[in-house]
Amino acid sequence: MSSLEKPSSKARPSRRAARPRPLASLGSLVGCPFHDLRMKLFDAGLRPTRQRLALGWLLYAKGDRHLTAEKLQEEAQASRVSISLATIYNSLHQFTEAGLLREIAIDGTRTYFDTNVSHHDHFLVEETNMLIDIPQVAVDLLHLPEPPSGKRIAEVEVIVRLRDDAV
Amino acid sequence: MSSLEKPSSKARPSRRAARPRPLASLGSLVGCPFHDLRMKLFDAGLRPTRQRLALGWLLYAKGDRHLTAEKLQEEAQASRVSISLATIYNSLHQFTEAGLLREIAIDGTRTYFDTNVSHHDHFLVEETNMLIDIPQVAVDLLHLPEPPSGKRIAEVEVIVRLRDDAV
DNA sequence: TTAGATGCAAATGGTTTGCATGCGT
DNA sequence: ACGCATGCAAACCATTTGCATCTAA
Repeated sequence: MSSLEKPSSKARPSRRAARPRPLASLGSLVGCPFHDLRMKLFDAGLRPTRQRLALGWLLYAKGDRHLTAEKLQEEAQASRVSISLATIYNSLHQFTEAGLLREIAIDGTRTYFDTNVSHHDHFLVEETNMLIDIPQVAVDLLHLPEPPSGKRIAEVEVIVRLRDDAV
Repeated sequence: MSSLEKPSSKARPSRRAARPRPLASLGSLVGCPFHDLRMKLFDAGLRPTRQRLALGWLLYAKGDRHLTAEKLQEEAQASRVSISLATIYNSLHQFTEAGLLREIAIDGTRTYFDTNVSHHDHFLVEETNMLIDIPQVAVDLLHLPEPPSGKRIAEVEVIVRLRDDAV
């Protein structure tokens, strides 16, 4: 019975994203990480600017990660690269649109960006707000009811909240 | 590998909640809705103020609902009861602490409060941000991996995102 | 050269808080 | 009366945006 008018906050006009060309060769090629990164950006139609390269480097050089914009900025600063928060957000969203990142909204306030874009779910450690990938949940086993007519299931999100074991 | 320092925003000090007495007779008694509501509040250790009664009435008189604080305020105004947003939030959180509501964080910005506190999951209609209860998902069928040692699973959240069927 | 990218500061929008006043017991 | 409740306005905080300034191509 409840409803929300606003198509609202989800329709991000993606600010100044270049015509995101229909990403081509995002596949196999695993060679020089520098080259890979430039390639990713190129495929996404994003210019390889200093900032984007730095961010990409921070994001992908350390395996799968879950980062907030703020954390990313801290890391950038630690690497002696100063990037404005606005640009961080821009890049993060552009990367997301290009399929290089996955956005995860967890507890209402923070937005995480996951470098692992394959389908997987998460443990959320409530005490620390840390996210942990759940490798192969059998979400497929979920027997979901039919969606309302006219709608199709776009995605199934599973978040398993963890708390300290009351030993 | 990622981590977040802040124990952060989740530890709400519940502002001015009265000693939430360990709710007693929240059970069976289904009689006069007015009486029930006062009872709920009493069991929660909350004084039956005009505002809380009005909110409770709006919340529980129409079956299961998913509301945002803002929506609730609109409804209150439509019912000629003016309640400040601050009080709405206070009450919503107090109700939640008392187990009368369930808080649902969906897309990063909005917080919904669900009057159905039994375990169930949701469809989220992306176009309208409307939430729909999923009656009996067999979440139990999920074969989840062991949580990291020292942690226990506190809750499993399943949100099924729906999009317009591309007919 | 020029479309796109960046940075800063200001604006947003949901939510929370300080504090003086109101009200249920 | 006493102490929790309430309302208002200001504070917060993550995120977004306007605009002038750069920069990759």
